[in-house]
Amino acid sequence: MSTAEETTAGSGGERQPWAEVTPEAARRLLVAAVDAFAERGYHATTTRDIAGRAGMSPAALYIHYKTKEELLARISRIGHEKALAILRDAADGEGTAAERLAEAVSSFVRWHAAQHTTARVVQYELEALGEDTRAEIVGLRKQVDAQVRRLIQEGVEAGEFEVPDAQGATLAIMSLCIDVARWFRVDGRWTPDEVGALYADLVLSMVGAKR
Amino acid sequence: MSTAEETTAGSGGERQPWAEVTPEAARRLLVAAVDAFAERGYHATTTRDIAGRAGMSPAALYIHYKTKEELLARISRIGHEKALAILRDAADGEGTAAERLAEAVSSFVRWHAAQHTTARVVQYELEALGEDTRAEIVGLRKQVDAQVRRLIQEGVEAGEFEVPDAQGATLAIMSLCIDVARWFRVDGRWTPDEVGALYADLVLSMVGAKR
DNA sequence: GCACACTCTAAGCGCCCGCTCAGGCTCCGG
DNA sequence: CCGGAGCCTGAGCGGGCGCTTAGAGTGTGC
Repeated sequence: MSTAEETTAGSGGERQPWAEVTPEAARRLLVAAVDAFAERGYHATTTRDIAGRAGMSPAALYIHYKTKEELLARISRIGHEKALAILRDAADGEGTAAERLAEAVSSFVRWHAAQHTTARVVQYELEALGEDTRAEIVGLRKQVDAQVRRLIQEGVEAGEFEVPDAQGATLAIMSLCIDVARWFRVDGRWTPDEVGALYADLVLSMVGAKR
Repeated sequence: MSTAEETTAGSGGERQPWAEVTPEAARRLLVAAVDAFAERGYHATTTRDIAGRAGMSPAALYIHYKTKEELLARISRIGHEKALAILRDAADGEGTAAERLAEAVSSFVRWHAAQHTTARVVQYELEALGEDTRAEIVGLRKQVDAQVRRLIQEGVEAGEFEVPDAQGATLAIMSLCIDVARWFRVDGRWTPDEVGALYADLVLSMVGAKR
């Protein structure tokens, strides 16, 4: 796992966000769908709108995807895998638990801010997925949660953190990070880097890290 | 403002949630709409579904509401006013800034957990509102934010809190509380009271309150 | 006892949805 | 030069959508 494409790191942007989607027309449709779903929501988006944004006729969509829902499924799957890779890289890195937690939170938040259109679809359109896909995605989300959970437990065991309820802290931290996708605006007060740094700091306070 | 109905306090539940909506048939429709919007989202909910849940024919809806959107508007307005009242009561209460912030967060979170169906519609279906209503609701949200912002500033001025970025902290706290509506499940690990207490504690850590 | 307002239903209008299908390009191996 | 695969379009299907309309049942004031 853990794709080899994010070596540039730095600000959470990816060099080639949907490079794994081919052919090019299928990628164009998928990118159009991400924009439309993020703007209006899955149910309020029409297949005609998606095809239009990609510069194609409505029928072209069905050459590359069986249904509108399959588009959402592919977006959700790729997005969750990306989110998991980001957290795993940080959690498996070097340094104290506090350093790794700070890195995990700041890079996870940077991604949610910089790719907030994608993240909005990935995090808030789960309910629109079919049963099978949803079950699969829920599995991925549990793995995502487990990374943060593990980091907190390591910190507690090492005596770096002071947390009365590890599961509650995990939940709150994930919730805080994910919700960035809802409120982040590109023309707002903060850059993705700034939000990442701010949030890493707040999270260290939440787990009572010695400073 | 600040309705006189929540004197029972305790667990964040209201005795008569939609008492201000009359006649009774209009209230039944509104409650049905809240359930449906929360379950499936505004755009995926049909007027036939709402009417059916309320035990009426599809046409009955249009006797009490001009459009489907007006239903959402009334839900959103009443919900935001309730949220504002909860925060204002806590912020205007007695005690240190830390005590009032803890009370504000725990009661705000209790409401988001106990009334999570309502809160989900109120917090996550803003984009479906028409332009005029949305502008009005955005105004209410600014007032909600201002309550928390004020509490944090008071705590900083009194030397109770240590916050590098007051606006950032306000945003993060609001985000944390609001997102409860997304993940809270009645059959989950926590009761509304427990989440309220947990979150009040975490928020006090975030603002560096002396303990 | 009757006119009227209020509340509701059965039926259905016009529209746009997700999706299909027959056919036409273009490119490539032989 | 031909045949077939891959990609795309125009036209349109069945159906469900938000909402309207005509009219029936019920309660109230006078």
